[in-house]
This record gives sequence, C-alpha cells and structure tokens, in this order.
Amino acid sequence: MIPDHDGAFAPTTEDAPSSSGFLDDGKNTIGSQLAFRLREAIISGELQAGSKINLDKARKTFNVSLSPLREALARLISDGLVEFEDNRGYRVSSISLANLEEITNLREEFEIFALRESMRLGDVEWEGNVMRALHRLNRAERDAARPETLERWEELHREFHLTLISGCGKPILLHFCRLLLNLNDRYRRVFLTRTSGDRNVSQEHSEIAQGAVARDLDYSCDMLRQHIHRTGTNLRKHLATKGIL
Amino acid sequence: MIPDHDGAFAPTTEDAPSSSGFLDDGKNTIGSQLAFRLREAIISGELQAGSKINLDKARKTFNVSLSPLREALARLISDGLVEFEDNRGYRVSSISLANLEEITNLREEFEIFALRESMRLGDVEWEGNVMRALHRLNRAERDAARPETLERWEELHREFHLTLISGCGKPILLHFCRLLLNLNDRYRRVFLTRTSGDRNVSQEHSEIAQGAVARDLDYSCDMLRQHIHRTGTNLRKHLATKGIL
DNA sequence: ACTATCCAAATAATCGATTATCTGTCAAGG
DNA sequence: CCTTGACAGATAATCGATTATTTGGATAGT
Repeated sequence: MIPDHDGAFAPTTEDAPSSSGFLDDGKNTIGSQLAFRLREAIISGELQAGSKINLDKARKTFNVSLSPLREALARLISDGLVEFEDNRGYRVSSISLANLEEITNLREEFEIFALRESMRLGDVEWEGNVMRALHRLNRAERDAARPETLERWEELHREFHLTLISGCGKPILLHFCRLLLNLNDRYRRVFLTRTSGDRNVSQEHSEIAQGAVARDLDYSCDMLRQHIHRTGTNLRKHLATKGIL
Repeated sequence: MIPDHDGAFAPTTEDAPSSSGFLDDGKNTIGSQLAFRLREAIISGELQAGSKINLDKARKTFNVSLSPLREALARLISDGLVEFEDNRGYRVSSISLANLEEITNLREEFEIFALRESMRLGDVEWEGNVMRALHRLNRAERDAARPETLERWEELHREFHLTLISGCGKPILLHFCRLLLNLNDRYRRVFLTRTSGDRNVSQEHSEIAQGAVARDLDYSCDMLRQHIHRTGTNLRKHLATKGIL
C-alpha cells in the first residue's frame, strides 16, 4: 500500500503488505480517488514533468469540484510529485539528472540502512512476506507492448522493495523510502519499459531476498546496493539519450 | 525558513538561510498563514499531541473558512505533525517513546550524512553562513520565564542545524532533515525549557561548527552525533518523568 | 443482561459562486 | 526605442450552503 495517506507516519498498522496495494476500494472520498488517479497520471508520464496544472482545466477533465482537487494535489505535494506556490498554483515536479542522482544516492543510503535493520529485527512473519513478494514479482510478466502488465509489474516491484525493508520497525524511515521509491518509479516508467539486456533483474531480486531471510547482512545489503545502483546508471543513460534536459 | 512549502523539494533557491526564517511576511494566503499558526500551536504544545482537530471548532477559533483550514492541515500532514483519515478527520500526531527514539536515530544517520557531504562540497559562502548562524544562536538568550526568548532560540537553533547541512547539495535530503528537526523540536518545546545542567550546548554547537568549516570530517561528525544523542537521552528522561505514556 | 438495528445529531466532504491576485498587453511618457 | 502604469482576462483563493458519512444512543429482540 503506497499512498500512505492514512496518517502521516502511522506506526504501520498493516498486517501484511496487502497484495491489492493500490486497489481503489471504492470506499474513499473523491479527494482520495483523485489523488490516486493523479499520482498514476504523473508517475506514468501522462502528465508531463514540469508542466503547469491548471485548476480549471483539471477540474473539467476529472469532473470534480475545486475542493477535492486541491485536496488531492496537496497529497501529491507530500509525495514530492507536485510543487506549489502561493497564488501561482501547482505544477508537476520537474525531472533532472541531479534529481535522479540524488534519488538513487538516497535510496542506496536509506534502503540499505532499513534493510539492515529489518534483518536485525524482522521476525518470521517478515521473512514470509518477503518471500511471497519475491515470488509474486518474479511471476509477473512485463511486456512493453501491454501497458497493463507494466503497471502491474511496477506495483509488485514497489511492493517487493517495501516489504523487504518493512521489518525495520521505523515508520518514518519507511515513509521516506516510500517517497523515494515513488519518485524513482516515475523515472523508470518514463524511460525504461524493458530491462537492459545485460541484467537479470529477477535474479537480482532473488539474491537480495534470499540473503535477507538468511540474515546474511553484508551480502544482502551489497546486492541491494548494486541493484539500486545499476538501475540508477541505466536510467541516467536513457535520460541522457532521450535527453529532454 | 522551515515551512518549505514553496514547492516540494525545490532546488534550494534560498541564497542564504534568511535570518527572518519564520517571518509571516503578510504577503501570503490565508491558508499559508494558518499553516504557520497551526504549526506553531502544535510544536509549542498548545495543541495537545494525539488530540482530535474538530474542523468546525478550528474554523471558529481561527475565524476562517473550511477551504484554507484544510489547506493548512494538508501541509501539516506533510510535516508529520498532523494525521488524517478519510471521513474521520484530522488529529495532532501522537508522541511516544518509540517515535522520539526513531527521530533521534534518524537524525543521527541523516544529519551526519548531510554534514559530511556539506563539508565535502560546501563553499566559502556556506562556511560563512555556518559561522553566522552559530554566532546568532550563541548570542540569543533563553529564559524559561520568557516564552518569546524560547521561541526565538528555537528558531535560531533550527536555523543553525539546517545551515550546517545546507551545503550538501541534496534538496531532498535537506527536506527530510527539516522534517525530522521539526518533529524533534516539538519534543523539546514540550519537555525541555532549559538545558540540562551537565551540558554546555553553546560549546557543543561551536565545536561542531568550527570542525565543519575546518573540514575536520570525523571530529565534526562525531560532535554532531554526540550532540543529537545527548538531546535524545535528555528528552527520553523527561518524557519518562512527566510520562504521559 | 447482551447483542443487533435503526435513528438523529455531529462531523466531514463537496459544490457553485464570489472575491482576490496575478499576468500579459497596450498606451503614454520619457 | 525603452520604461512605466493601467487595464482586462485568466487564474487562484475563499466563502457559505448543501450533501454524505460517521458516531453514539435508544430501542427491540434474544
């Protein structure tokens, strides 16, 4: 469950990372659903990075009133996907090489820290969740020609990484990692629709997960670091190539 | 300037940490001013941790309409000071021993990381800002009997810590540190109105700052770690004593 | 007594209209 | 020409009223 807007850094009430992470369970307010839709629109690149968000147009596009629209945008600000300035309105956060590099760098720092803590503190429950998330991810197909598989894969991928560090017992840290993962996903969704040829991502995930449940701290952390680093490097290349900077 | 709501993780436009960090420059929208007032009310303890925020009452108390009130609360959610649940409304984030410990722990990790980066990358401008912030802080008085001096000291103290790490060139990291500092300040404001007898906080700050501009990485980082750690320990004691947990 | 169901008051969410602010354009003055 | 100021259109912010949801308490059934 990504949104994480049930409360700020709530002490992680979730029993097990709900598989149906992103389900729009119909039970929410318009504001929540809208936040969900907008988030997807931004992460998928449908709403271009850096572009201004005209409230009137958005209101009409999504068929909602201003109140829930602002509500939704406020949440995306917390997520770092939208920026805001008094009397100037909202705009989709820009992407840049520097931003990508920072995200990658911070992910390395924070996720490794959180993984280490998880291995130190995680219980059997956590181990089980990790193995499940791994299995589900590795079973999911990822066909660039079929967007719905990409979306599904992204969801499971994020779920995997979050589950991996979910045993750390640090809600705020988890919150930060979730944000970074979110930000990172946007770059991947926009620039990478397939895995680069020289990588076997499934295997990378397996190595990390197995090292984690075996409590092989150094090995698992090292694998994770490399994993994040490689993704960063690939993204950097693609960003430079398609280079809209 | 703390609020940091000019945009998500904006590439730090600020030339120098504006001394007038918190000035309510009158030029903002009602929502912004309200966010400012509410933040102060929460950090100062005026709004009790864990308490529910009744929109109607708040609306009347602050003499505003619902829209700006929700706007303001949305910002405090980003700050981690307020929690929210669909159809259930808002409440002031709770405090707890675990929460305090996490904040302290993460501050140690992140601020040290950011300080190290600042020392690696910071320019003369940064050095100057650090020395200025230090001077201003050490000159400020802090009299438990006069709340306005406490408030002022807190502002300068936050400013000092932020300036110290402002050279790191990592806007997102800075954003996270700012949040943690904010959260931490609430504990101090509520539980510590004076420095514990066995500490010379001014000297601690001086040591950190001087080590920083001298680029003595290990020394400065170590001093900062101890500084944060001591504060955490003190707060923990007071929390246990006045223990409303 | 205990639980379940329904109702009413309290509270949150949303809407449409109004007010305030900003932005770009054009004219007058230098 | 360039700058300055004023205007108009576009856009954001706010408000008051309406609608939807939740909560707590009363009632009926076991």
